[in-house]
Amino acid sequence: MLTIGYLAKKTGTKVQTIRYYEQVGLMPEPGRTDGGQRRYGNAELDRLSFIRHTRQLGFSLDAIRELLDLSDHPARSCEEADAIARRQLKQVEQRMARLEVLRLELERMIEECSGGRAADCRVLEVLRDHSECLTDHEGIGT
Amino acid sequence: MLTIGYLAKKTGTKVQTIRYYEQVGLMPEPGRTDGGQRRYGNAELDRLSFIRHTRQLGFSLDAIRELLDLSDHPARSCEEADAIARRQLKQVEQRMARLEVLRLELERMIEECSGGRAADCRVLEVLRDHSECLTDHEGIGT
DNA sequence: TCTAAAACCTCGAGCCACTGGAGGTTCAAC
DNA sequence: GTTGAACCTCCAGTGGCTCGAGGTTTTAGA
Repeated sequence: MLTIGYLAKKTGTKVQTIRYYEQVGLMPEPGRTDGGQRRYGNAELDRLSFIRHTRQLGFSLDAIRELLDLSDHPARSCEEADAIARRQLKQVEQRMARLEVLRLELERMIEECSGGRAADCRVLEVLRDHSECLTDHEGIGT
Repeated sequence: MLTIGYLAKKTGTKVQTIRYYEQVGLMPEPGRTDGGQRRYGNAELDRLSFIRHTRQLGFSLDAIRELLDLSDHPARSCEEADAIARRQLKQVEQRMARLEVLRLELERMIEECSGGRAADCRVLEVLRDHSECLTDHEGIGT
């Protein structure tokens, strides 16, 4: 019988977050002691591990709910889970691409700023000027 | 004299978001028409561009406030802005590293899932099992 | 000059995924 | 029996928007 604090430490989750997951239906309502404290089994530890991993992978709680449903009802097709993973992979790749652009811009900013006054520093200009912007966002003509 | 809608389109921001920025003090209170509608100049367009770029770089609104302060008071040292940029670069690099781990895990998941039933699909197991986890989070022993 | 529709206004609530705190109870070790 | 850590509920707050209701202003065209 595992306490909520044990689950929290084991999975790197805050206690409040576990209760929050219970509240939004990601974690089941566990058994309680006579005094009313939650007690978990290994199945719940696994489930929480799964949720944390999946969160770390950048899945939304809704996506996780989908995956847990698949897991809870294994008769259904795996293709659905696969599709979710593919959707997420695409998003991860997009995020990485954007971050790479930003990383380059930050590096350039730091390089160009040699530590004078802000007035002479291009850090601010780089971010203000459209002409020097690496990302494109045209909008209205001109 | 630019309308809020023009600024929004030009910078890829929602109109409400611009008003929100005004509310939290990132954008100045602009002039108004007799009818009460906001009218901006090019300085405000630049400022909003700056905010949007900086947000895209992953800066928090608080960090942006710091940078705008530096920009508004150019007598102060650029080193502060440089320090902020360096802090952010570190964060961007950390985020990229984490995403890379996740990307690999997602790719492995998809590869290993050949489209059977969820019961046979390792997508869920990969995320549930600690033993197969690429990221480490030990916590309590055993 | 009138009208229609697009764009604007304020105010307030809602979103996600937690996080923190107040104020009180239970548990485990000594 | 007593301490102190861990637990409980409930509620409010976070960041950064986003949406909607219900109304007003602006602008283009007939």
